[in-house]
Order: sequence, then C-alpha cells, then structure tokens
Amino acid sequence: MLRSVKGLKDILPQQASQWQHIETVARTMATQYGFSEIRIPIFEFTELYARSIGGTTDIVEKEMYTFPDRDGSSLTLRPEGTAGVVRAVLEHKLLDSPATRKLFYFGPMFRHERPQAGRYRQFHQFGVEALGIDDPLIDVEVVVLLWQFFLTLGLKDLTLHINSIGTLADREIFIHKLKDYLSPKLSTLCGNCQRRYSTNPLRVLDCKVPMCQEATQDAPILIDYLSDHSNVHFQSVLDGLRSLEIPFSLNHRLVRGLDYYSRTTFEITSPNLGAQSTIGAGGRYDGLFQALQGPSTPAIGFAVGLERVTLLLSEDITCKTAPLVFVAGFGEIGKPTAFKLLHTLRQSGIRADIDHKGKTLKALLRSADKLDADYTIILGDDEVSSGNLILRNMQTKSQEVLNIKEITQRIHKGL
RNA sequence: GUGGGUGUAGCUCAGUUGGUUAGAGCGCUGGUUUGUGGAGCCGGAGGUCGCGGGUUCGAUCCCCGUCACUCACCCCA
Repeated sequence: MLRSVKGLKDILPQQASQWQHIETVARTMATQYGFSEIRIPIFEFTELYARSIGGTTDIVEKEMYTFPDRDGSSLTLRPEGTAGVVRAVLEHKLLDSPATRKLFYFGPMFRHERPQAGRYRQFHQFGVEALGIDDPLIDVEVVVLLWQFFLTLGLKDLTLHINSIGTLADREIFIHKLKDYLSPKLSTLCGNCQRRYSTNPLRVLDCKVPMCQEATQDAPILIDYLSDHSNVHFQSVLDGLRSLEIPFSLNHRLVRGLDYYSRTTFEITSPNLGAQSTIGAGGRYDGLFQALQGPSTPAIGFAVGLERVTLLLSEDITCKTAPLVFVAGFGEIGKPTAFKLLHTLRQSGIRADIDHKGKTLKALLRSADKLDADYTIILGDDEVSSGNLILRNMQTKSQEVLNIKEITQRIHKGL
C-alpha cells in the first residue's frame, strides 16, 4: 500500500475543524492587533535561506529540502516564514507604507528532521512580523499577541521565557568572556558541548546535560554585557509586560537557533508536550534586512508551531457549523421531488444533504442520524400528492407538517 | 545522523509455555415484518499475525536481518 512520506501527516476531517478554529482565532487576533495577512510562496531560491538563517545552522546545513529547478537554479522548500516575508517586503517596497509594516502569515514549512512527538517534516506555522519599528513597545505588542493567542485557545500551564541576546557586537564581547569561563572546564562538558564551545558557545548555556548545567552555574550572564542601548530597550520591554500584567520568566540561558536574531528573544513553553515543549517563539532580527541587501530596518516577529498547539488543545474544541438539514426522499415521486428541494435549500444558503443509497425511510433516517443532522425533511409519495412534507427535529423528535413552499422560509426563521 | 521501544481486524488491544478453522470491545453492515434514527437482541463482512530468511515434523510465537511506526538525543516551532 502507498503511504505518505515519512514525517508528513494527513489532517483528517475530524481534526480539520480544530485547525479551522485555530486559524480563525489566529486571523482574528492578528487583525485586532493591526497585522495584515501576507501569502508568500512555498519555495524560494536557496540563497535566500542560506543568507538569512545562517550558513552554519543545522537548518541550512542539513535540514532543507533543496532541489534544482529545470534551468539549474537551486530552489528550497521554505523551512520558516520570516525570510520569505522579508524578501517579499523588500521586493514590493512594503516598508514605504505604515499599513504594510505589520504582517502575519500561515502555512506549511519543511525541514528534513527525524520525526518525533511535536516534530514533523512538513509542519504548519502561524507567524507575525512587525517591520521598521524600533520602539520597545512593539516588542511588547508582539509578545502579548502571542501570549493572548494561546490564552484565547484555552491553553494552560504556559511559561513565557524572555531574554535579550544583545546585538551582534554585544554578543561578540560576551562570547569572548564565556569562552574564557568555559575553557578550564572544557573536559567536564559533554561531547556535544565540547563541539559547541568552538562552533556556537551560547548553546552550551541551554544544554540539558546535568554536568553541563552544573559547569555553567556561575557562568557570565549575557544581560550583564549588553550595551546601554540594548539594555535600556530590554528593560523597557520588561516594564511594558509588567504594566500589562503579563507574567514572564527571565531566562538568561534562552538562546535562539537562527543567526538573524538579536536583542529581545522569547519563547513560550508547555510542560505537557514531551521534548518539543516550545509552542511559539520569536525575537528581534534587526540585522536581517541588511543581510538581504535591504535598508537597515529593525524588526521583530514570532512563529507558532501549530501541530504542537493541536496536541495541547482539548479535542472537543471545534468550529461551530450551521445546522444540517437532511432530506429524506423516497418513492417514485418522492425521491426526485426531494432532490429538487435539496437544490432549493442549498440555494437558500442552508446546509443540506441527502443519501443517494438509502431506499427506505428507516435507512434514510439512520443516515440522517449518522450525519448528525439537526433536521430531517421526510418526503415520500404520500407527501408529494398532498403537497406537504414533514419536518422532523432530530433531537426532540417532534414533527410538523408543512407546505413545500413554506419550508425554506420556515427554516430561515430559525427552524 | 545516533540510541531505545513497538509492529496481531478500520481503531484500541488480548492471545498462543511453538500444535488443527487467531479472539474481544468499538466501528462498519444486514435483520428485528411491511413509512420513522440513536438503545436492545440476532446475524455478517473484514486479518498473508509488518516483510524476508533461519531453527523445527510444525512458527503469529524462538533466532537473525530488514522495513515501518514511535519516543529520546541532536535541532527547533
């Protein structure tokens, strides 16, 4: 039997309404916070990601779905959304209007990782980007939107971690200090961290191995090495969060994986997800525009892993659907008459369905029940000859005889 | 890429200390007398016991390999 590709998941009808609910909440809230939707392509030139995410990150080094186009140019299925948004913003000069500086997006992302709980090769993200705004209050707005989004969905026990990783210059100074500190302890670190020491020393700080955590207990803290500018900005962000009574946890070990992050970084975690506990994360990326040959532009955004959100959502949360009317037509004349009525109902905007297979009233009612119909219209030969039909409320079992002409009107009035 | 766990019906799982036709619940489907759903009752369909090899008179069960799924490392949303 043919199967789906490893790490890819079908969203079946039962779960689809849950996804619709999440998307509706996301769209509504992002719009309330002044963001507009942007839809960008699923693949781009490989160079875009290599330049933005960082050539030495795992994503670019070994997780991208990269393939040659027919003319030989290298294309890549998007592993995240920010790079594409920034590219589109530069290409269409969206920075020129204040109406297009706050954007949100939705859609599938692709990373060739080993699948695991909450981790897939095709996964979906909802993300926002606020571009060209340096004010710390925009940081607050973005973090609050993320926080409120999860609260609105009813997620519990979440923690908002926040940190500032400073500018590139701030980090250079800090990394130097950190290496000085780690250097004598190198032999006590795990193998991974010994490698990280030279490739990405910041990562040693959030290693889960107890030995490493112990070794970094008294390590220098990034915040202490922030420039005045970075520090003032960060303190303003925290003050803003406090003023809105958003609970947060300062986490000076919080590091981001993508090269373009700077200054404010944040992450929201849930204890109920296993190893992949981050459901949403983001931060500032003031240097990204320049890395893509655009004008120097401060920016901040976040991305939410929607599969992880669905794992936390209670299953009974679904989109409300309109009441369903099942048309049970049977008999020589009843069936064709019912089919015409079905068409009329649908044209009137009513959600209506039929079972072509069912021959007897019993079978048809059973189908109505299986489809979870709210009402069934019973229409047999007897009804056709009398010019009436029966409207049955499936829940209360009450029935009333109606004129065929009245039915649409009747249903529109609230059934 | 590395390691652990698991593969029996559509789903959730029993089971066989190796022995004839492999079970349950749920789901699906038919009937329960002729025009009224859900419940009950009675019936039915559906499985190469992941795949390949080995041991054996005999393997779904033991051994080896392989694939798939899954969890964790790594990384990240």
